[in-house]
Amino acid sequence: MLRISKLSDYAIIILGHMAKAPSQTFAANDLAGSAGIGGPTVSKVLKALVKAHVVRSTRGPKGGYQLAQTPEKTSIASIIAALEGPIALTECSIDLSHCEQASSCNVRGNWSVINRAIHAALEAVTLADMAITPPMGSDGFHIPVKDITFQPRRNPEQ
Amino acid sequence: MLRISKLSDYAIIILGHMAKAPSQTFAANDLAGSAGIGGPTVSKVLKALVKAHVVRSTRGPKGGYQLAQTPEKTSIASIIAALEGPIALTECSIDLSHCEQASSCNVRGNWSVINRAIHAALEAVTLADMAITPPMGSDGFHIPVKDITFQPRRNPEQ
DNA sequence: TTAAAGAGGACTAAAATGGTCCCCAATAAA
DNA sequence: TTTATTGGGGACCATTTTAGTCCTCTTTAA
Ligand code: SF4
Ligand code: SF4
Repeated sequence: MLRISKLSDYAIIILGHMAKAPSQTFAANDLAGSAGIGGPTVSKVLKALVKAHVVRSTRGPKGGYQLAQTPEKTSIASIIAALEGPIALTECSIDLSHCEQASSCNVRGNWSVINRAIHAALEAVTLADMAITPPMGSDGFHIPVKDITFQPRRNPEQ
Repeated sequence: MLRISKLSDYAIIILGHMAKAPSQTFAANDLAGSAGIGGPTVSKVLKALVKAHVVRSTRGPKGGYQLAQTPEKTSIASIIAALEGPIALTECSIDLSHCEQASSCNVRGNWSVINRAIHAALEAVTLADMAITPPMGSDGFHIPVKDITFQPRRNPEQ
């Protein structure tokens, strides 16, 4: 199904809450409450986000977590990468040596096109886009505030 | 890592071989040989591709598998969907009721933007693009023959 | 009639994932 | 200086998912 992991999903929900007060510091437990996710799990997610410099942390009483950047500068790609590592659909995109088929594989080179496309799509949407609640359409679905169009073109000059 | 499954990867490799003779019929075992993948596994992949109408099958002696469409008309999206089901990054994109957080989730609606972007990217690349062996660049990497550009724009008229 | 193919599905081992817990470090406030 | 509150790091385990194999049945050309 090409799914992101639950933890990545949680991360976006949690950051969505934080984005509503971008400079405020939140305790992990408070975030767990408002997101409806278990405390330990929220902690786990936030720890990963700290490592990836998506949020900053402060220890001690009155400590907590704070967005490291404005919501506009925090891409969905960076959030997913924080939880799941580099965004790459195939083994070889990370490290060729990990794939046993590599030597006989004849589609290897072409994956980079797709990888870059996916990455660009996830990079183009930011936390700010996710955090807003767009107007509800008549069909019960939110109307997206941002659309992404594609222009496949052959033999780019590069 | 946002990876596709190994079976999807195999599918693309196998179809890559078939794309070189789009109207030929291949026995599963022959494909296993040329792809360097185990016979039973290749069979499993091909069965899934038949169900999704990506390939056609013929039983009996001299039977085998054949592309259902030209490589140009076979999108990577359809191949991945054949092996992994609908392309959707989050639970709620498939069926809202599957997600426990749904009621308290405030980013739900915005995922559709990303989902459509990913789907469009995978739809834009075809088996024909994957099957070719592009010229090797001086840095040891193939030069992609197709590039996909993104144009995020706000508040589309829809 | 036979042999060569695929169809369908059960089954298992291994890997990934999600969730919890424990103990340590930092620090603000009493 | 002590204490209480917060995060850091990582181990741990149960569950789910994935990958791979195998068996039996159906189809069909020779
Ligand atoms: S080298 Fe080929 S088989 Fe291996 S991960 Fe890349 S595309 Fe897949
Ligand atoms: S409803 Fe929210 S929490 Fe549930 S899958 Fe969708 S985005 Fe994730």
